[in-house]
Amino acid sequence: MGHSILKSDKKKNSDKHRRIIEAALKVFAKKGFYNSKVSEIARAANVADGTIYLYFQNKDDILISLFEEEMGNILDKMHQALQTVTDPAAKLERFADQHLTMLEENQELAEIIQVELRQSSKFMKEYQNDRFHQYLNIISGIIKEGQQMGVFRKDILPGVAKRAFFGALDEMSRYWILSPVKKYSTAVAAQQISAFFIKGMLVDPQTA
Amino acid sequence: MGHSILKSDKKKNSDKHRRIIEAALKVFAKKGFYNSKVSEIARAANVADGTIYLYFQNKDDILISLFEEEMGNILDKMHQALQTVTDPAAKLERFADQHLTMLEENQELAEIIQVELRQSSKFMKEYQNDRFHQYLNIISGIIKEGQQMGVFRKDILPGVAKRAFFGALDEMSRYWILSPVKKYSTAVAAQQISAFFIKGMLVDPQTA
Amino acid sequence: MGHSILKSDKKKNSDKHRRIIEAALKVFAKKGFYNSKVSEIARAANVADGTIYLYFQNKDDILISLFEEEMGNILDKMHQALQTVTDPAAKLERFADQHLTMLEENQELAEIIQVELRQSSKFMKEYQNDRFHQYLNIISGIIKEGQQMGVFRKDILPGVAKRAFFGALDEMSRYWILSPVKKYSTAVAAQQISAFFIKGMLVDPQTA
Amino acid sequence: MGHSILKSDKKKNSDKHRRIIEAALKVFAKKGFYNSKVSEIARAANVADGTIYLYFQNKDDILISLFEEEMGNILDKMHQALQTVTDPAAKLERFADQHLTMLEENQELAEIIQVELRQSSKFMKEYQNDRFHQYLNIISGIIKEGQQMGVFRKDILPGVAKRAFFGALDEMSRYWILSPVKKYSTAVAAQQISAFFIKGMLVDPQTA
DNA sequence: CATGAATGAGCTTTCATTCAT
DNA sequence: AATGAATGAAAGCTCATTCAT
Repeated sequence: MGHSILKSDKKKNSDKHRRIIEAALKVFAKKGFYNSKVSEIARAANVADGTIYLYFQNKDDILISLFEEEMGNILDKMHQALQTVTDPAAKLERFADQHLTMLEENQELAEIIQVELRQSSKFMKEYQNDRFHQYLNIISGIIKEGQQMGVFRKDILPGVAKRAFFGALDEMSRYWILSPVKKYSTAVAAQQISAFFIKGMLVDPQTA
Repeated sequence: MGHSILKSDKKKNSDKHRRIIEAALKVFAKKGFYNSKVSEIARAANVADGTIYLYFQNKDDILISLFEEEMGNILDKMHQALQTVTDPAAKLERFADQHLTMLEENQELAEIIQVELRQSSKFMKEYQNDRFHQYLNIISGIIKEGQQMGVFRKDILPGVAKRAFFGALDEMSRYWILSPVKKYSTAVAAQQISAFFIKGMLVDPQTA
Repeated sequence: MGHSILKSDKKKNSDKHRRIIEAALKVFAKKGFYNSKVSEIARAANVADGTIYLYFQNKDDILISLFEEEMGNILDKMHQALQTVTDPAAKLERFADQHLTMLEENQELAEIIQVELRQSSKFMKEYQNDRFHQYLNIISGIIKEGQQMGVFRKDILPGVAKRAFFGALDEMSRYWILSPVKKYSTAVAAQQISAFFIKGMLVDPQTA
Repeated sequence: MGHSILKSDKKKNSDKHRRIIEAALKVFAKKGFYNSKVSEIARAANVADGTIYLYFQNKDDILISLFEEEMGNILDKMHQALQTVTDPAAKLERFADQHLTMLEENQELAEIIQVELRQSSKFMKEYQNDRFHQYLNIISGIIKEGQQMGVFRKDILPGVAKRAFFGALDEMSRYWILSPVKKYSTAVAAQQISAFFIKGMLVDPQTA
């Protein structure tokens, strides 16, 4: 919190901020945060090493900023994608599909989120990850909505279910990131995973 | 792969190997792999810095060995826990409960597996994680068994379901590792998560 | 030597030169030469970083120019202060009083002269400090005058005495610069120190 | 304060600590603290760069340690030199002679004390220079002794006189450090300077 | 004249690894 | 087998200086 705030005004007059973020995306994804050198990012961004520090406080700040910005985009896109859907079950399936598609289209970002930021104790412990919680809460929102509409069972804990659902998707994407060949299409995986949860949460037919 | 093979014989004559692994467990869990110093591990294990290199090839090898050994234990315990259960649905619930309980009882190990070992693309890409795949395959084994017994639907892809199920549990444990207070008990979370999947995979009553 | 010569004409058309010198005075006094940043001076002077280089060749030149100009002022004031005094002994006491008073009134300048300019072998060796020698020579001038008038002993080496006298005053002012509380007033210290030297240099009464 | 305390035990088994101090003496004297590189000191000491940090906390600590140790030696030698003298006036002359001789024989140390440590605001403000105060207090001790014996006037403030005397000697040595040729011998300068102060402080003959 | 974004050389410090004892 | 002092490559970051605007 508070990272890059003073310096972010500079974004307006220059694309360097963006160039650096995008360079960092590539470099971090390829080598991992700790094995990436600031000078590599600088070279990839076509700026001098020192220029990095005009736009970011330090190496950590590059990663945090990268995450904040990209996660902001992802949140926006997800909200847009869900706008046209009303049925909670359909929303969950849409979420799954959008999530996996998005990560598939942004392999590098997916990798960074997976292995560098979400996993790193350094960042996870020190950095209160609001954007990520907002993302998870989209899921619990859908579930609560479904419960109110009488579609999903009332005994489901949305706080558990949101994590379970996200985790299921996440593990799937981790698999894809790390394995060169995909056995299943994004659509099939999204459909299967959301189906587990939808069926698993539906009000029992006989009870209804 | 190939790590510590020559040197692992030394285990027999000495507890230093074990002392180092256990020291590393504590240190890596607390500080993270890249922020842990070999000398810290040495101090925690009560050996000289150089001694580490009599038992491990390098710092990476400590982490890999740690993971291999601990994962071996986990696999053994899981097999044992499942031995007494026969019903596939019950097995899944047992798996979930055992998984979360185990991680709860080994917070440090849980943290390392979560944030350190999976973290780095370095490790995930270079190191073929057999033990982890064996662990995942326990899940798909149960699912396939359920399908053969006609309990679970045939259209379920075990390769997707195993990851989804593991991911759901994993995200739950990540939450617990990183958050100081737990809102849900291990048992409740295990029950809910397995219930989603069981219900989600069951053969439809009317179809049956 | 040769610093700022071409650029010093600019003084006439602008107060920026003066603003920068005065800003540097504050900044160097507070942080020391090596720990002061050119950008800090620029900010304090309310000019852009680059503007500094329109008026000074480089960071060193700021310090040298500052010293030259301020030392010029000090020389002028000292000559003025001594104009009304004729007796060599009284002149020495006046010198001491004026010296300590001046430094007391210009703490920042005093500090820079003390700790920054004299400090660095870099400056002391490379920069022939004419103004400083002129200042010292005021003292030896008084002593020689006293010797010619038969007031001070002929065996006194003016070259040694000037340094001794200046050093005595200088150490006193160093003490004041570095210690937060003053035990002795400027006047008392000036009187005591000049008394040592006057008594110490006077022609022996019986010999006279 | 507290510098190098933990690490100083290592001195016992190795001359590296001493080698580094002596290398730093040369390098700092030649280039000044801020213009000296740690790697230069390492090279001059014939150790690896990293070895420096086994014996010193950081670059600052090298300078402080150097000063503490050398100043300790100087204090010892001065106490020894004064042991055989009883008359306060003779003691002052002895002090002056010993001081100038010592600095003459240790030009490099003299230069560092003069221009790096005593003058540097960084060190003078942050570092309570006990050894230096002990040194000054040798002078005031002699003066007080002389006052009690009725040799020096009671109105002399020892706190002023010690600084004046030290300052006089110090300025003399600064001159020698910075100027290539010496016009006056150490002995002559010592004699003249101490004579000023002795005569200046003596009880007036007629008053006595 | 004035600006301030950009540069990149250069420095301190760290720490995995080695090897003489 | 065990030690731990020594190594030295490597990297993050700073800041005096420049130059296009």
